[in-house]
Amino acid sequence: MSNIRHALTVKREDDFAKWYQEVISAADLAEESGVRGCMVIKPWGYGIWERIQRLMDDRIKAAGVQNCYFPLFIPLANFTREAEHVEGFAKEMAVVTHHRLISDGKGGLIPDPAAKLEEPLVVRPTSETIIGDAMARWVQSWRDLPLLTNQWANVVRWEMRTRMFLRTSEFLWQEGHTAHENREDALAETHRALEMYRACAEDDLALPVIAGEKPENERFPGAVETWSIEAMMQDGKALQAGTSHYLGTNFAHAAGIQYQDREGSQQYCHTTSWGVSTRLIGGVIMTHGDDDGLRVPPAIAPQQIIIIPMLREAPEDADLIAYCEEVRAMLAGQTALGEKLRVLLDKSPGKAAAKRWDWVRKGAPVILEVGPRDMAEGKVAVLRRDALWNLANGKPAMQFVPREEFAASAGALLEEIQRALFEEARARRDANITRGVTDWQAVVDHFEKGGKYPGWVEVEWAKPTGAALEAVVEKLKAVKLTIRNVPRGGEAATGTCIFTGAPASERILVARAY
RNA sequence: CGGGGAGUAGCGCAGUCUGGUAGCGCAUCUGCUUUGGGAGCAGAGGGUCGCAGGUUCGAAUCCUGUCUCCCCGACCA
Repeated sequence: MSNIRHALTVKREDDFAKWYQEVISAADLAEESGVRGCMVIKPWGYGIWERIQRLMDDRIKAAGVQNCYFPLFIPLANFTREAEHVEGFAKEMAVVTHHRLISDGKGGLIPDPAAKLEEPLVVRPTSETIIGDAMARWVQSWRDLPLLTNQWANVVRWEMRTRMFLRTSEFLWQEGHTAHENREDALAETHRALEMYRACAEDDLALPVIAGEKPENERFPGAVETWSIEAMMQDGKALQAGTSHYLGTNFAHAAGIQYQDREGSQQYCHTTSWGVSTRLIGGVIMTHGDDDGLRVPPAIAPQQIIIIPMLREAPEDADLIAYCEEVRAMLAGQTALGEKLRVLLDKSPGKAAAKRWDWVRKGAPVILEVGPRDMAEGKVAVLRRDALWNLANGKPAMQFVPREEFAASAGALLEEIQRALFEEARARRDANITRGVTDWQAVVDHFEKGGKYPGWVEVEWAKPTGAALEAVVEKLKAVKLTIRNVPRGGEAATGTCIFTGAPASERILVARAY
């Protein structure tokens, strides 16, 4: 076992943070840009994002939500209309104050004092306020509701500490914004979006998640309710992978989103917003990555099957490539997970072995190697990325199978890999949630002495509010813990609050988080 | 934003203390040999030493400023 020569230099168990960074560079997902907190997303990483976009966008549209595009710049005044919202975002906003540069006389450029904007423009950190303006124009009557919009966009939040994909100053996301007649309809939409995220995370990204409501202190600024899906990373930490907010009439009041109801009186809309971002890719890395690099679930892999001919810069190469083209043609008619297979014939120059390891690090689900002998025997050498090693001999677990046989089962193989990645992650997640802890000191001990990756703990609490909640948050913070959410559909509480001793009302998940 | 570390070839690093014209490994290119699984030997190419000032006959090296990254904190829908 220990004689395996892994494709990465850092192992997860040795330095998880360093491992994470090595996966990103070794899998060619993204790189530093030289701009504070911003990354360059490279073709393989962006290809994964495009797959996520495609699958999520299909789900969004299937719910009757229509895509729009709103401005990158938001007038500063928009933010002052909703008190909690501006307080939540004020500290991390990038602001445009000038529209022209002039020479500083020393060969450099400075903002032209004469070109100062009357009203500064904020680079959107989220778009509730400007989409609210549009909603106010678009909604007149109850017949205009529900108004269901979404946009795919970039947003900027000036975070103090950034990490590739997990927290970048600029990131890509989708933000759904909807307006409804009443609380019930808006809450239904909030939960529809949450369920959509759960399904996309689990079925497409193979990320097992727990959907639930955020406690009051973790709510989106300006929201009445915030719901999330939480995923467990391989180091046991939690990652908030998507959020869905019920905003009540807070933003409707701020932007004047009103409609005339069936009785002829003016009513404020109840609105929602929900989003997922490129952070999902960070979740995929930390859930499915291993000591050989990334493992991309087939549903979101830009290429699912890589065919690598063992070229020798000799005349026989042409025959080998022709053979590989035939294999590709045989796969062209196949489907997996409801879509045509995505197959790449990698004819790029270079040694086959080097190319194989590049694709292993990138995490292509299936790698086919085809040499002259395989061709003579009508076979292909199949390497499954999710089961890379033959533990008996420490070598890659290649299987030599007739090409017809492989082609006939390729779709099923990819579906099997998709399922296997999910099941592996789910089993790990379930094994690392500790339940039934009723004593606060036991929780502290669990995280302080419970090993390297303590995972999550489920406890019961009395859902304190105000100052009592603040005290709980401080208590948790002292041991670097956070409340993740109150799992949706969880069992009822039966005991006492672990923090206050009062009769408990809910079960919550407590964990360290990204 | 506070504390610590770092920035030298595509990647990983040495050289900086003690100033004297740029070095190693991997990768790349060429040639030969080899080749059913991450090849060997020989040779070659590639760097305004993060950026901007300053000190000096001379700066990767000393001084000042600044940008970016990493770690720990604070912050974080």
